Amino acid sequence: MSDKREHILNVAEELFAEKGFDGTSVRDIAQRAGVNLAMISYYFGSKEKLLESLIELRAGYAYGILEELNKDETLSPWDKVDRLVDFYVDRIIHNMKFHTIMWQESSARSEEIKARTIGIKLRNLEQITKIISDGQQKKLFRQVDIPMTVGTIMGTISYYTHSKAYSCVTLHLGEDINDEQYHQRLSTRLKAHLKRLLRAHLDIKNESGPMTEDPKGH
Amino acid sequence: MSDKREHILNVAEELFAEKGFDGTSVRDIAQRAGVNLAMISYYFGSKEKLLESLIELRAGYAYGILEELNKDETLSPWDKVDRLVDFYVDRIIHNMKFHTIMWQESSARSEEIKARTIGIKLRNLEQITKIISDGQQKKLFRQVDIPMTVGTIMGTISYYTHSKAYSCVTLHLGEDINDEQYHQRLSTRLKAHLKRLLRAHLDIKNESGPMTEDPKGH
DNA sequence: AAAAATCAATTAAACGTTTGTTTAATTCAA
DNA sequence: TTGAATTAAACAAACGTTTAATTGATTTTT
Repeated sequence: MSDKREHILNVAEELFAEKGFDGTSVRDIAQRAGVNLAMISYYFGSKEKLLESLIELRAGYAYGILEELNKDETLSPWDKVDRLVDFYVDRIIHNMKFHTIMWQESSARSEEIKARTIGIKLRNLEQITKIISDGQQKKLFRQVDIPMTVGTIMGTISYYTHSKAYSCVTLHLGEDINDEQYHQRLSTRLKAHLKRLLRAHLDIKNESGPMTEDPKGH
Repeated sequence: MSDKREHILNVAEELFAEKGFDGTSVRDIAQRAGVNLAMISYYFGSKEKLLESLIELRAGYAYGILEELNKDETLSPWDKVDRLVDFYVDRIIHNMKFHTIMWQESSARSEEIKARTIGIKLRNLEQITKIISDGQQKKLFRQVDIPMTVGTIMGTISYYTHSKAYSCVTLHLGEDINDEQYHQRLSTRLKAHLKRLLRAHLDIKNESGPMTEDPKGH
């Protein structure tokens, strides 16, 4: 792919994440990319196809890693869960802009793009399901609700990568912290929380609803 | 408030949730609401102020409930967590369209609206923090990361209320299930999962990272 | 009680911008 | 000399908003 084409895609990603797809004009993209307006139609055909090209570029790059992780027989299910958390937190934080776009657009855009984003989500679900159900078969994990657990992992990360302003206030970071530091701190905090959460949630030793006051539940 | 004004707000909420704020034109709203185009400027001043009116209408209706829950001395922290989950799941699912808008627009829109949505989130955080830290003081809950735990609750719900198509596939509901049944099933499943998750996550008896294979952690 | 005045509600039409896209001419390296 | 890359200009359509005229019920005046 030509340098210029890729540069346009990077700029578009930035703007879509900032202002949304509909909130970004083709002229915005052309101006920030420093190219002529007509070049965008020339390269991509249309604004919508530009977004599809961006999804194409970003989406299909990391599934090999998850599959490898799944096949690795030397790792225990607990190890795999920890690596899974590391993987998703790093992945989403590193591609925060793209992830913001996917999240924003999955509910609004064309059927073509909707189907793509759901497909991506389903592949994620599939891989994580394998890991958890493996741990269940080995009597290490409880019979938790797997799709909901996946929603918890992805939802927690998304909740905190969605709004830097909110994150900075609640995590007591300065509002004008630089992006690298912000990513680093958020990443550490998310990973620690999710690993601790999942250990408690999955561990078969915590079976039958441990209640300090009211052991039979409510 | 006049019937017509409220009707326009309902229609706008519907469209904003479907197509986003920027993806919805004032003419779209006027047409679906069956009113003249100029009435929207007449009632609200502008499209942006219409959104602010919508936030005004929907946002400030439920904080009394949370504060009451917090003050109730007869409930144990465990009871409060359960009620909290019921409350948020019901609230978000019942106002799914509005919540979708808040989520979409919090990262993109004007400073005015951004500040509003962050303010709402912070008030939520404040109330939940009280409940959890109360449980911690009473030695029932672990010293979990409270803001992250709040992110888990809200993020999990948001993840599943954001895309009906994805929810229907993963939860094995028919794609053309009616909205009421869809809400009911999703609600039940989310509540059960979150309560179970939080019991394991918060219970002080699960302290010190329970690991079946590797008790010292990784 | 009838007529006149008042004012909010409603309308069709038009406003000036901005939108995504296309055209037709030009540049520039192969 | 060929053909892709690049440009400025123009396109029609859609955008949010405003205008000026009209309706219709309520209030005031005669």
